[in-house]
Amino acid sequence: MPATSRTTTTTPPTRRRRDLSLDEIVDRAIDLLRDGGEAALSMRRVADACGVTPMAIYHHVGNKEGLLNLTVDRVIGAILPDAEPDTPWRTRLVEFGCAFRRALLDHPGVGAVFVRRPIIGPGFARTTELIFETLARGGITGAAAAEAADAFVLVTMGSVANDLSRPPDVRERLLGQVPDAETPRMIGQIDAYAHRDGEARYRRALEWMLDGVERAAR
Amino acid sequence: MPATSRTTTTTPPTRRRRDLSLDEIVDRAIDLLRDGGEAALSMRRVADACGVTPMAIYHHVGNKEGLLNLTVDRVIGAILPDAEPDTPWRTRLVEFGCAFRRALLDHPGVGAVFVRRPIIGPGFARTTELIFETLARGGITGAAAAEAADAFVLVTMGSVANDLSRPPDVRERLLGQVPDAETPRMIGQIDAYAHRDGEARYRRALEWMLDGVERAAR
DNA sequence: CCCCGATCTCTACGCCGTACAGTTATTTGT
DNA sequence: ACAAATAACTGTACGGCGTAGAGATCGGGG
Repeated sequence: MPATSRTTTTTPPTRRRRDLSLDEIVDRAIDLLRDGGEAALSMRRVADACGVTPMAIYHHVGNKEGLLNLTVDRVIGAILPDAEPDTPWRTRLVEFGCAFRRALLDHPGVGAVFVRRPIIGPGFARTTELIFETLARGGITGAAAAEAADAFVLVTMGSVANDLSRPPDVRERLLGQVPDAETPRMIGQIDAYAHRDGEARYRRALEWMLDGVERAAR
Repeated sequence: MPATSRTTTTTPPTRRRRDLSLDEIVDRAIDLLRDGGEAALSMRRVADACGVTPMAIYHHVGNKEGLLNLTVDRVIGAILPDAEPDTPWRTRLVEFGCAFRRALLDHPGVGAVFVRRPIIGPGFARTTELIFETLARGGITGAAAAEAADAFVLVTMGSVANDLSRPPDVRERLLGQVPDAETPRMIGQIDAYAHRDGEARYRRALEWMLDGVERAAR
């Protein structure tokens, strides 16, 4: 059929869309990461979710690693601190840390990516600023602040990693790896150790750490 | 050539070997992980390194996840504590933690796998026992010991995750993500923050944490 | 009106994990 | 001693992956 009306805007066999945006791509990537974990995120699936060909994504992100960075950084940047200006600095830090922890753990895959490799974008930069600002409210500045920020990030990442590594059946899996006689103390502690309230563990560890921060800052 | 000497042990066109062992497979996997990071570990490459067909591996490990678990657990299990019986418990814990940290960070990929998902094998079980045993030397037992072990693991995993996320160029990458005016405090701290001695950071954080452990245990 | 650059599609390549079906070497039962 | 069972391995194939490269199609500026 070569000679019929060519002027009508009949949609050609493959539709074309001009409005695919980076934001939409990242949104769909977050969906996939939340619903199916890290393994569910593939360029082809993101493209499908956007109603687009896989290669279309590459006009907006470079490669998969770039998309992963954007995705995780956006989740991080979306975590908002308590806005009350007179919340004590320790409370503010602890609550922000808990929110951070929860945001990462609520998106299976996001946390896994975060603890594994450098995610440095605007979200992370702003988060770092927020930590220093909160420490400054407590009078912690200079070298002490860098040490405190280090410790805070370390404990928070550790908690995320720890919870990612602690499956519901830790107890059963820990027992039986080795003859019971070789791990008597572990067996005695197994119930306390397998306890699954990760946030309580995080709060306790963070409070201890902040005690150290305060003592070091005099 | 059907009628010639069949009794001689001439190797048939495709060699068959009866000596492929799980240990060899795991050894080769560790090599790949150390030399090329997590991305370098594929079933096909492990098979190549063993001089064997990819599918041969599956007679020993089930699937790739199983192989990864075995591999990481072996690295963990190979970390040996100070054998001196009269080393103070805190020193012993700190030194063991440093060895643990180093072992994971010296094998790019092993650490990345460890902080991301459950690795529970004999190596991990024995490590857990070792921690409880060392704490007991310091008189920390019962519920306090479970809390202390939690905190120790948390800080240690956090340090590994932290170092994996801190590329050589953190400084440059952190700056420029956001207008400088939005992150004045971060900019003031950037040199201290980008400092790269991960072990020093780990030791400081761990000491603070152990202070908390001791105070909590009275 | 035409051309240009941005945006998107199509096709293809090489790698991946692994299912399934042989093939052979060793062990076991008699 | 020999057949049958089993364990250890090979070969082939499938579907999915990231992405390179070469068009196609379109809005907008000369």
